[in-house]
Amino acid sequence: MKKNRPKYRQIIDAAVIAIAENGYHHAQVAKIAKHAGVADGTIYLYFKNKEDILISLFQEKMGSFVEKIEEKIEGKETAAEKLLMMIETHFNMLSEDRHLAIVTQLELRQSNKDLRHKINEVLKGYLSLVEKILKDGKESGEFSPTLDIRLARQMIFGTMDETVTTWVMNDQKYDLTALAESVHQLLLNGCTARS
Amino acid sequence: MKKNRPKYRQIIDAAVIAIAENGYHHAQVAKIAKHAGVADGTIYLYFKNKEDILISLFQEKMGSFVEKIEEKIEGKETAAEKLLMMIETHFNMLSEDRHLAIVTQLELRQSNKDLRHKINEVLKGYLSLVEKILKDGKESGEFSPTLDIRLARQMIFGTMDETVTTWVMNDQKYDLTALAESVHQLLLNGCTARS
Amino acid sequence: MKKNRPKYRQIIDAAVIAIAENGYHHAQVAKIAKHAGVADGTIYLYFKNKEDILISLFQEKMGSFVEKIEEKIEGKETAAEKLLMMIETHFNMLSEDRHLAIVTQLELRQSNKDLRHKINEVLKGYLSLVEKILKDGKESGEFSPTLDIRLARQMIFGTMDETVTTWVMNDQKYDLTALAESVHQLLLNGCTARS
Amino acid sequence: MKKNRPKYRQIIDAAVIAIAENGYHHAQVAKIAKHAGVADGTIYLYFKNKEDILISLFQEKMGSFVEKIEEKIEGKETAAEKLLMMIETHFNMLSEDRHLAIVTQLELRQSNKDLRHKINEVLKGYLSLVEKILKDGKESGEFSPTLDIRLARQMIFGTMDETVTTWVMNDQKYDLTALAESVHQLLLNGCTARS
DNA sequence: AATGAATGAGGGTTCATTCAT
DNA sequence: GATGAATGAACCCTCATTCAT
Repeated sequence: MKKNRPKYRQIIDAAVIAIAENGYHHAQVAKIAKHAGVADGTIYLYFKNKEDILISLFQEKMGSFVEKIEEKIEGKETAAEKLLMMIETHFNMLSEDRHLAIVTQLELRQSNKDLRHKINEVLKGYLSLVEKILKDGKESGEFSPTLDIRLARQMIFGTMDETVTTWVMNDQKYDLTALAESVHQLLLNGCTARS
Repeated sequence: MKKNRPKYRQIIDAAVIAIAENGYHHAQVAKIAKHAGVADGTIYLYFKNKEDILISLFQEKMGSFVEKIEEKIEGKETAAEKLLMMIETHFNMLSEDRHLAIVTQLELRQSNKDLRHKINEVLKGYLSLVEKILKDGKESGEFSPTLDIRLARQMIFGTMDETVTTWVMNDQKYDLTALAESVHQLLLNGCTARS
Repeated sequence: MKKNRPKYRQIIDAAVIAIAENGYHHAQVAKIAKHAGVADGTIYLYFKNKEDILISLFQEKMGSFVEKIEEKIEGKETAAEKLLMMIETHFNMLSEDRHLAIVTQLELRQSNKDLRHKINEVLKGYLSLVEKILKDGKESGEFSPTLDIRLARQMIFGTMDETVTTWVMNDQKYDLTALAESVHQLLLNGCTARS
Repeated sequence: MKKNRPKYRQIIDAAVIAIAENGYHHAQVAKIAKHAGVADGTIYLYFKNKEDILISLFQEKMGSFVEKIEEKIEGKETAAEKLLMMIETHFNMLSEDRHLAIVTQLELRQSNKDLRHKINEVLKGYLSLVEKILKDGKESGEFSPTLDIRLARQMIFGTMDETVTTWVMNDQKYDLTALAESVHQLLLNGCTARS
């Protein structure tokens, strides 16, 4: 299996750095190859084409993203706690990998529609996770029984995304993780049933 | 003034269509010119370069966007009503111009970082409007006195954006405007003070 | 006659300045028109095309060049004196019109082969003048009876040209006219019969 | 080293032919590539851009030019003999490469001022060679002790250049090398001390 | 498996010239 | 005669991908 050979990850990590440093459109395959310490042609032994690098990049990174979050929220009792943990973990992981944050929030969005549809496929795993939390909260009575799961998911995801993007566009110069609790409060308010 | 001559708008409208149909990266200047019914060179009598078309496009469309919303919410009393009207108008305007929706939600985001920073400048007008509503609501007591205006604005904007993008990615096959009220309710919940 | 209307010369003088300031390839017709204070289209009422401006420019300037030199050498007795006067006048006229010097020595040579052939046609008047002096000197016994008129003309013209070009390439920062006498002495040596 | 790979010279030789045949401004990179039997993009593996081809062309050709002349005059005793050998070799080498003659005398002069300044840098090697001969001749007493080296160099260079250019403009239809001796006599006269 | 030299398609922009007013 | 808005042909260079070694 190609994915288990060391060069596979080398190339993906090189791609993250190359894109973060040069921008999506200036991250030529040659530059990625140089960063990875392999020849240009070697890239094509591991990936079908350039797009495939990006999709794989997203899959790998988002995969571990979701796994990590799932781990973290496992022990939590309430939906509210799970939501908080998700937001905190999400913010925290991107805070700790500046390059990845730039790539996911800014650069990868410059890809064309096709690629973005594929990226969305990958995102579905994350979205399901969010919807799972919402469903749990609804069932437990924490959230409003009339809560529209899809809309709420869009609110949660859209808010987190906008918050992270704003932070990246401001050159990551403030503490993103510190915002987690406030964002959580806002979103919780949105989902909670009124007395 | 160039902006008042008919070809200026012709070209911008042609750009919207060309980008929506072909995607940002395949909307060649030649295609835009053909759509506008002018020669390639004519484009450069009205715009400095291709990027300038896109920035102008965004300014023109977003400008009338904000104006329209301002008009609409003028008569409204409460912040909640203003918020609802804003969401409805936002959703409605994009519903009525399918091409523009594709361009703003998908294609224009493929532009490079520089262009996106310029687009963000234009967006600030809209963001101010949102913050104005939030401030009003806070002062009138409708919203929580501890509401973080910036975070709330990111929630509102992020949620609307995510909702519209999801709709566009689903080929605009359901009624976006119909979602306005539910989205409003969610966001209002998020902002409102608890008893 | 077009050549007698004021705009004809206006445009030619504008061309000299535009070319000297911007270089041959950046002296667009539009720039020449602006310098001349006329509309782009007006140029084409006086000249067939851009090349025609340049040929006419050369004809006008070189014409008065040759006339002036002819006047100056008329009173001179010996071929040597005529040669000196020619060199002095040549150097002096280009010293006094910095723009024209740049245009004739550097910029106009960037024209294509066709244009240069036409320019050469114009130059023939000057070359005849040189050959006339040489013939006179040969007949009077000042110059060697075996002197090859054509080669001697090429030496004289080539030397003057190289001297002026070197001066222009050095930003005209020394006194060109002061070199006339030394150049004259060199060339005279070349042409004079040995005892 | 790129300069030693065969395609480097292939491309330069192709450029000489393409420029001689089509003129400087119509010698598109595509045409040069076709002549060289390589793909357009290959050009850019060996040269930074089109201008770089031209500068390299001049350097290569002028370099071997100067080397050849240096070799040839090495054995010569007197400055007069060296001068003759230089003129003969200069005329002969351009006679034997019709394309190169067209390119150096006509086409390359159409380049812009920047390129011409770079070409002049390359020419300095040749000019030094001429000045060396002049200095030797002055010291040995062959040339006038009052000879202005720079002016004499301009005469020699200007005369040779004008002679070759006239020959090229006349479609190389007479024997250039046959003129060497007469030109030499003229120039020698110019430099020699009078009794 | 790995290399890296070679490929060649594709597009933004300039500017001489025209022509309706 | 004069205008100047409009035209559209022409070209350098980049970079993802291939394939002989």
